[in-house]
Amino acid sequence: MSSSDYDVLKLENQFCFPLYAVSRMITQKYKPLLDELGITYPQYLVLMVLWENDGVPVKELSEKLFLETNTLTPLLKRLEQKEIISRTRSKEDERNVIISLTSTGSSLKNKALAVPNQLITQLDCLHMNESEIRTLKHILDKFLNNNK
Amino acid sequence: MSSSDYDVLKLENQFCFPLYAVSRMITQKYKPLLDELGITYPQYLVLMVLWENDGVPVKELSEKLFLETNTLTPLLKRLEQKEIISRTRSKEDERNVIISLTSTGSSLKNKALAVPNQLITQLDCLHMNESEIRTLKHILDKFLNNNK
DNA sequence: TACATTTATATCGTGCACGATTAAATCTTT
DNA sequence: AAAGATTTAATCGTGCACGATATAAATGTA
Repeated sequence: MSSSDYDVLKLENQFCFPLYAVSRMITQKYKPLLDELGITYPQYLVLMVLWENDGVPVKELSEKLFLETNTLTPLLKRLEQKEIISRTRSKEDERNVIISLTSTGSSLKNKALAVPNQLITQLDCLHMNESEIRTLKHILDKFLNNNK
Repeated sequence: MSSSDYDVLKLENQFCFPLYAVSRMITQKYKPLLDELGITYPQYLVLMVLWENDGVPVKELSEKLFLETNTLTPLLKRLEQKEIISRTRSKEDERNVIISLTSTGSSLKNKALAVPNQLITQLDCLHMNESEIRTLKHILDKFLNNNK
């Protein structure tokens, strides 16, 4: 066994790399499921926020999803073009753009109900067991909460 | 406490979302450190492979980093423009493009030595403790190994 | 030797991500 | 109420990601 100062630069010793790789891998598993709904994964995240609480300003989406407005604005325009959401300036404070579900967007929620279980099946194929997933989620959630 | 079928669609019940959000958050922590080297995070990953084993075909980078050639080809061209790597067709099998470090690319390794510790400081600021990081890494690595 | 198949990259198009900057509305302070 | 600061989105430019397709070299096979 050999070791050197350079070992810290080995891919296998990186912590962020598996996080980055697994994140992309799972997003790919979502793809065929979300294709059925005609949306992408980041768009799905936006809709999950709206399905829970409709009519929120871009700012709130930004805070909840940890995405900047320069990412959200074009994404929201694409959702608007698909007539899944609408964007309107708030009357009270014209700086705010309020994002609301259209009837199409609302009814997508029922189609989306199948997605979480389908994804679990996908993860199962990837040999992720439920206890490991819970552990990961617990640590990552704690981390996110510490930094919002 | 209330609960419904729709709870599976709440952001807080998603497993992939924190993975996705934390991954981006850490990549952002790398940014100022890698700016010093004039490279991006995905470019840093490529260089880590090369620093360990110089002169590899694109295919090998693709397998190790779980990135497709349509992502790697333009990224490698940018590294080539910065004269950090060179791209040459293999004589034995002209299908292979061999990626090699230039002297600039090799010497970047010494500058990069400081990065891992600087990042740990950043993560510390984000209240990630070492034991949690080890646990995350262990589970994610196992997952990656199961799927290569 | 032809011809199909496989393998390794490259190209194209779309959609994120995000730093930096801009613009407009609102708030604060005087 | 005017001047300056803050807040909220949008715009711009660059660099990933990745599905689909194309191309060229190598290999397999009849």
